[in-house]
Amino acid sequence: MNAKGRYRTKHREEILLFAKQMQGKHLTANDVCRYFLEKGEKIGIATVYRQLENMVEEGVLHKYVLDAGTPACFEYAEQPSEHEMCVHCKCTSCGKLIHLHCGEVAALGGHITQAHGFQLDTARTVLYGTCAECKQVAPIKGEKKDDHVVCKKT
Amino acid sequence: MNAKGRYRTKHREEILLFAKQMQGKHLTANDVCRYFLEKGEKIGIATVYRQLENMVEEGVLHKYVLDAGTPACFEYAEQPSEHEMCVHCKCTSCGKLIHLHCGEVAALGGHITQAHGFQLDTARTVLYGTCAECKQVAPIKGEKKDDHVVCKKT
DNA sequence: TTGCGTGCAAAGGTTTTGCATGGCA
DNA sequence: TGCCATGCAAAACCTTTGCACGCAA
Repeated sequence: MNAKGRYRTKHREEILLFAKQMQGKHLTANDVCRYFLEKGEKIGIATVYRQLENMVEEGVLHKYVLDAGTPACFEYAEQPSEHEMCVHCKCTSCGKLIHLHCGEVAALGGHITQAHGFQLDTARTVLYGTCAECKQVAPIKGEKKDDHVVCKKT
Repeated sequence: MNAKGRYRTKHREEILLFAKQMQGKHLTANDVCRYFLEKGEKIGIATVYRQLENMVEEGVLHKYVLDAGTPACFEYAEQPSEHEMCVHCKCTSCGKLIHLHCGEVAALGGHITQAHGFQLDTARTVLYGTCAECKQVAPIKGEKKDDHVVCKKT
């Protein structure tokens, strides 16, 4: 039993292993279920959600809500150095999720903390915008301002 | 009929008016319904969603998804100057949504665009973290790293 | 033996969709 | 007259919850 009064069960270990394997990528509750199925085992979706929630609470995983109606994304929590924090950028056009290791973001975090009293948690924050590729094939430029091609799950 | 081939209906006008009135605050689909009810009128929830979606597509409103299972927030789209863009900070502890007008954010946007090719859309981005007040009453400091008091809708 | 973990099914909430009707242009 | 907008109900979807049973410690 760990610090949080949690048992060390097979499911827990396997989900954690899977998350570690996928480090740098994000996974949904469904992905976990599929992973178990592909191994010939099976697991209830409720259990998956409960375990994922536990791990988020323990700081082992991070959770991102990208869009309404879209399943939440979980990701193994790396422990980045102060100087190179990890942020996520999501392209609103193609839906791509980009990992960014960028000192400037940490700098912004510092500024916001000092000037505005708000302590930024880069691990939970998703920056929205348009990725390089989508910018090139962007809709008719210089005509209307709403260049955010609304794109649902891809 | 406007540029997008949309009719100018009473509902549309009233929702837009309401959104303008609430400028700087955020509203949900339910808020809109309540607004109509309080005026003695009524409107179908489906209509509200359809209109809100239209307006987001047109760039008139912005949409934020703060948490899974939580209703999406819409907000009248101000047209901020380049130098003073508006970002939202959400406290993961108390759920408060803070508006920030901060040049540093614009600067970060510029950096990310140049260095990483990703064009940040501050209007759609929500920064997560801990607000000044919650930081003071924060859980046991310097013990465990998971100081993100998971707090559901308040 | 105690209490967390699990599975199943059901419920919860938000959002979308189908279809017939109403209203703008 | 042609389309878009609307209302209603039903559906879809992700997620949570209740309960009985299994399993770790």
